[in-house]
Order: sequence, then structure tokens, then C-alpha cells
Amino acid sequence: MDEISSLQRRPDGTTGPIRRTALHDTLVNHLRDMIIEGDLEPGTRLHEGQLGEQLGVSRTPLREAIKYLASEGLVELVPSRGGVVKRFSPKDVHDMLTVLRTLEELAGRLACEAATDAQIAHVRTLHDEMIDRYKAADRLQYYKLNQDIHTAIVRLAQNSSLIDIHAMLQTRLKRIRFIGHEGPEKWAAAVAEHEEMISALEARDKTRLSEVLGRHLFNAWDRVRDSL
Amino acid sequence: MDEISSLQRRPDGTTGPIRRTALHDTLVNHLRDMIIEGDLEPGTRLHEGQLGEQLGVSRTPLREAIKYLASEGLVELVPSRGGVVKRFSPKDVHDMLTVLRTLEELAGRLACEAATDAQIAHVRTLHDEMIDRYKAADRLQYYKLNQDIHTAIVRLAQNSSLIDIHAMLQTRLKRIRFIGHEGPEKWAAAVAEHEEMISALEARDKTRLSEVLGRHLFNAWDRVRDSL
DNA sequence: ACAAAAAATGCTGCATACAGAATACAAAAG
DNA sequence: CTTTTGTATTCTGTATGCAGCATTTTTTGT
Repeated sequence: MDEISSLQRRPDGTTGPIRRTALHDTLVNHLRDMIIEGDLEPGTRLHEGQLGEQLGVSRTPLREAIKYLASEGLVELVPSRGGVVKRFSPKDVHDMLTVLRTLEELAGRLACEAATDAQIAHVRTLHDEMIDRYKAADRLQYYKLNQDIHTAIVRLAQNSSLIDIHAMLQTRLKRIRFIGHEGPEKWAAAVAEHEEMISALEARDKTRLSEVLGRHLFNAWDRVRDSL
Repeated sequence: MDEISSLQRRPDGTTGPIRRTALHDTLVNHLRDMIIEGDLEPGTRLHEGQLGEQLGVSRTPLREAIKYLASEGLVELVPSRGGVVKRFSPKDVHDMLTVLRTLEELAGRLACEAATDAQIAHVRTLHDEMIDRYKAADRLQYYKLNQDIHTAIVRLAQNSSLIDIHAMLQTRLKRIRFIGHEGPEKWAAAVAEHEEMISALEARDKTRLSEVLGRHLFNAWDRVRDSL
């Protein structure tokens, strides 16, 4: 029972509340979540018939969603065999982190120049909230806020292309990080790095912010390598 | 007369040589080329019926191709209105070049470490050929080889994610560069920078290569800004 | 003649139908 | 018992049909 219940069902003629989002778009998000959360493990074939029936949609919008995710890099398109959930090798993950690091270093530099005080204050809010979740050992919310902070800093850079690509890489890596459960010491170290980040951002010290972000993502490899 | 003639046509029952590529995949490449080369200008709506008839395919694979290109960033998906060729503002282009610059700087550093002598020699070959095309004032081939060189250097970095994302940005920018026709002085300057790049690569001087690549792409903005 | 409403047209979004390829399975031959 | 070949089933790839939304044109009222 996994229907996309919220929208779309209208077998009778009832003109229910208007649906503005297209089904293929809904499916993209739904499938993406399923992949990230591990419901669809790497190597899994995306059976159009079965999956479509399970979700209560026809094959057409499902296929469109799969094509979209393929271009996004989460799904691989094998000729005459359809979509397969892409499997990332440890090297792939390392490669992605390397690129992510470079991009966030750039974002840090740009953010110090472009951000308004209010925007920085907002990041501080997210940070404080994350610290709360850390102290409460609430890993799930911690991870979520962690990612939000990185995304927020990237947004401060005001570079649309950077925002796009960063989001894409975050998505691809989310699956890994979602799983990765580092030990308390490493976790503490990561939090300490975040503290540094925020203070550097508030000081608008772009060299330092860039450096910390780089170090943070360099260390990120250590934190996830075990779970691979 | 714009049929996708090469493959797929078989109105009679003749079992011609096997076709391994899927139609939607062929369409992705075809449409991408049409967009890059300006056959489909920014803002153009991608009429499924009309366009499909023009290319001799049905709407289904065409729709799938459009979704793919949307995820790639060349097409925008407007609800209830289908695909529209994305229009890039000058700032968008500037943003993309900024990211591209950062990525190629990274690629330069990694390439100096990872590349084999043979690979470097191959880039030199491409470079020499490009110089020939420059001297012959053959802009089209010059551009093509230019891009090939950048792509080749990125490949030397041996980072799959970097290769992916770089290719994506190149594609998005290709449309702009394809149009951009800078004057002889700027062109000469670009060629000079390429000379520097190759020599830095051959010396495996990563600091210098990274610096030149950065400067090259920084200047790239000057070279295209007029044509926007 | 102009504005507003209503009808008509065209296009997208989704579902279904059909054809061809791949795979799994079974039977036959070595 | 293993291997190979033929067959059946399943799934992808593509085409087509239908319903709803958007936009444009026509019509009607002032």
C-alpha cells in the first residue's frame, strides 16, 4: 500500500479540489525519496508495470519521471531494460565529495561578500537549532538541519548555477549520508567545524569560511568511508 | 524535412540492421543539438504534436526526451504548457562561468597529478590541431577543438563527478559560445592562454595550470558578454 | 463600437493498446 | 548429467485515444 494518495485519484467523475502539480513531477519527488531512503536499493530495476501499479499510476508519467531522474544521475538507463537505481562506488562518493568541497569553498567566498546581515542571522538560527538536536542526540533532525545549513550558505552566494549543481550533488550524496552513522567523537568534531563555519560567516571572513568548509568536507570522507 | 533519418525508419517490414539505441535517447541528442545550434531559440515552446510530426516520431518518446532535457537544464517545464527552451540571462551565464572556472581550476590541479604522459601528449595533439584551425580562421572547428581540449583536461582529473558536471555546464554554455564571435585581438589572447595551459600541463605545474585555467575562464566572460 | 461572456479550438497530461526484445524455462540432444 | 535450442512469458518501447485546461475567437448586450 504505497499509493500516491495525496493527489491524483479520481476514478469517478468528481471534480475534486484542483490539482496543479503534474503527476510526473510528483513521481519524480516520490521516487527520489524512495531511492534516498533506501526503499529502492542500488541495482534495483524499476519495473514499470509493477511499480506503476504499486503507486497507482500508469506507465506513461512513470516513465517520464524515470527519464528525469536518469538525467539527474540517480537512475541509470539500460537499453531495452529500463531504469536501474544507480550504484555508487566508494570512489564515486569520494569524487562527489571532492567536487562538493570545491563548490562549497567557492560558495563560502561568495557568501561573505553577497549575504545580508539578516540572511546570516537566519543561518545562525538554523545552526543553533541544529546544536539543540545534537544535544538531544536526534540524528535525523540533526542531519536534516545540517544539510539545510549547507544549502543556506550556498544560497547566500546568489549564484543560480552553483545552487543548482550543489543541490544535485547533495541529493546524490543524501542516500549515503542518510545511512552513515559515525561515532560520537567524529560527530562532535563535525559539530565543532560547524561552529567555526558560523563564526567565520558572521565575521564575513571569506578565507576562513572557505577553509573551514573545505576541511569539513575533506573530513566528511572519513565519516562516511566506513559505511561503504 | 528534418526527419531522424539515420535510424528507426522502417515503414515496410524489412528487418534492417538492428537498432540498439532507443528513440527517446536519439531524440535527446537531436533536440539538444537543435537547441545549441539555435534551431530552437530560447522561449520557443516545444509543441509535441507539431515537433513530433516534423521529426517523424510519436509524442511519447518525444515527451520523455523533453523531460530528460528539462532535468539537464536546457528546457523549462511549465505546468499545463509543456516544455519551453530555457532562456539564460547574462547573470545566469556569468554564474555558470564562475562555477565552470572553479571546476576547471580543480581539474587542472588533479590532472597534473593523475595524468599519464601519453594522455598529456594527446591533449598536445588536440592543441596543435586547434592552432592550425586558428591560423586557418576556421572558427567552427576551432571552437570544437577548444571545447575538446577543456573536456580532455577535465577527463585527466579522473573524477567521474567532475566530468559529469563539467559536461553539463559545457552543454548549457555551448549555445552561448556557439553564437559568440569575438574580435581578432580577444581571439588571439584566448589562443595565447591555451598555449600557456598546455605548457603548464606538460610541466605538471598544477599551480600554474590552475591559475591559467582560472584566468582563461575569467576572461571568457569578457569574450561573450557582448553577445548577450 | 466596445466590453464582457461564452463557445470553440488546440494542446497538454494521462491511460491504454500493441509490437518487439529479453529472459526464463523446458525439452531434447549430446 | 550437461548443454543447447525452442518456446512462452514478461517487460520495455512506441503509438494512439481521450479528457481537461488554456487561450483565442466569436457573439451578445449595452
